[in-house]
Amino acid sequence: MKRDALRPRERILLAARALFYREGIRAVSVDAVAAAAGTNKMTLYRHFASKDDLVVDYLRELSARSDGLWQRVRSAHPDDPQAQLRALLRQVSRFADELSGRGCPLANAAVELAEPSHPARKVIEAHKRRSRARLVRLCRDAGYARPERLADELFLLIEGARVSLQSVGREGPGSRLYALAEALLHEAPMKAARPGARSRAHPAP
Amino acid sequence: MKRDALRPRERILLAARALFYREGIRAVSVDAVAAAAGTNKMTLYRHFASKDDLVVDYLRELSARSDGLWQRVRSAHPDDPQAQLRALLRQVSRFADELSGRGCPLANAAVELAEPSHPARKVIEAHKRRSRARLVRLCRDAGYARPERLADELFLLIEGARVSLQSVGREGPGSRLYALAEALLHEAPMKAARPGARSRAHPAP
DNA sequence: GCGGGATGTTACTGGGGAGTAACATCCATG
DNA sequence: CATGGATGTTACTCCCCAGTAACATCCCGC
Repeated sequence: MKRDALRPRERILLAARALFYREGIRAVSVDAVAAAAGTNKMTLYRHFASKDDLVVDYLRELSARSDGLWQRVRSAHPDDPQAQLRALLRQVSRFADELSGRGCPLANAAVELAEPSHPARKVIEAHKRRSRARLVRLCRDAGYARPERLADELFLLIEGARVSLQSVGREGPGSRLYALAEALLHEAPMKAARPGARSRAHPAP
Repeated sequence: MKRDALRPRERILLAARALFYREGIRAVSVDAVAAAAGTNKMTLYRHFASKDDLVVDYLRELSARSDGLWQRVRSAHPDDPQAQLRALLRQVSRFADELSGRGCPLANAAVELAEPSHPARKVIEAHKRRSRARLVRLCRDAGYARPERLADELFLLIEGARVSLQSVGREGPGSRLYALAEALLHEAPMKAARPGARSRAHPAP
């Protein structure tokens, strides 16, 4: 069933991920994606009804990969939301710093596909909402006094770092994401300590 | 000399600003810009050597408008960097919240024009560097103990808010920019107080 | 009024990209 | 080995877009 270790559909999605991310969605033709996948346009259109369809699947896959990251972080530090939060920030900032500085592919897609009716928008919106909700929950579980506010700060810091890497590059504030986020965590007040919860700076009065 | 209150070049730049911002640069044809400007492609090409040229001028103009905002803020609160900082944040967050939620046009352009050699990249990079440097200076003048760190936090918060408005919309953390930034300012430690400088929370020990 | 520079109009070229049709080929399964 | 579904190949249509050419028109300053 698999001639080339991977079936065309998977190779196409792989190529789309590389090209759409690095060069932008509108800048990459369907032909280019098919060629990079070692196949051709015809086969591509047998698996995806249109370019928009391919884009939607490309974004869905990215969203799923992000889910996987969250899950790995969770299972790497079970019952330790503080460690989960740190690990997550470490991953995100490392990811943001290496991957050719092209920021978040979902956010980039939102910039490129401005039409409100574009099918990709639903995927992007759902993903970002979920990310934020997870962040809030994680901050709450980690025992912070104002989880929504802290989560929003972190969320904007992360989004800002990823987008600003594309304009100011590595020398800009984007590459300092982890240090900045860590400082915020360190200084954020915790909820009134319960037995078993480790207290931190600025304990509630 | 002016038939229509504005000469074609100005009308074209005006139309470009509206269209490129709202729909994206790659999504808008030169024809569409010319038509929206009440003129035609031929006249457009008599004023701009190419679409890339028009894009560069479009971005330059935006950068200049931003300079104007900084200047207005400065002269509205002379010798009061604290007030300048607040006014700036208020302007930016208000701007971010209304203008159709399409974020920062310079940052968007960086997403759309990924090729490192694109002439627009220089304009974008220079603009963002200048913005950050001005923020650092303003934070320093306002008497904060760690101006670079505070400025980077604010910078990423702003960039994050603008980009996230495009994916999560008004209900997301982007619309809370001013409150979040203000809280950061309120809690940031000041430098050792000099006579005349107003002391704030977390004074140096 | 008249000349000339700026602007408008039309039509064109060249190129590329989305999507499709018809046919050839492969290859696993029976 | 035969068959059928998946894949490859080629060539095509349609459309849009960047950029240009040639000519018509306007309108300001003289």
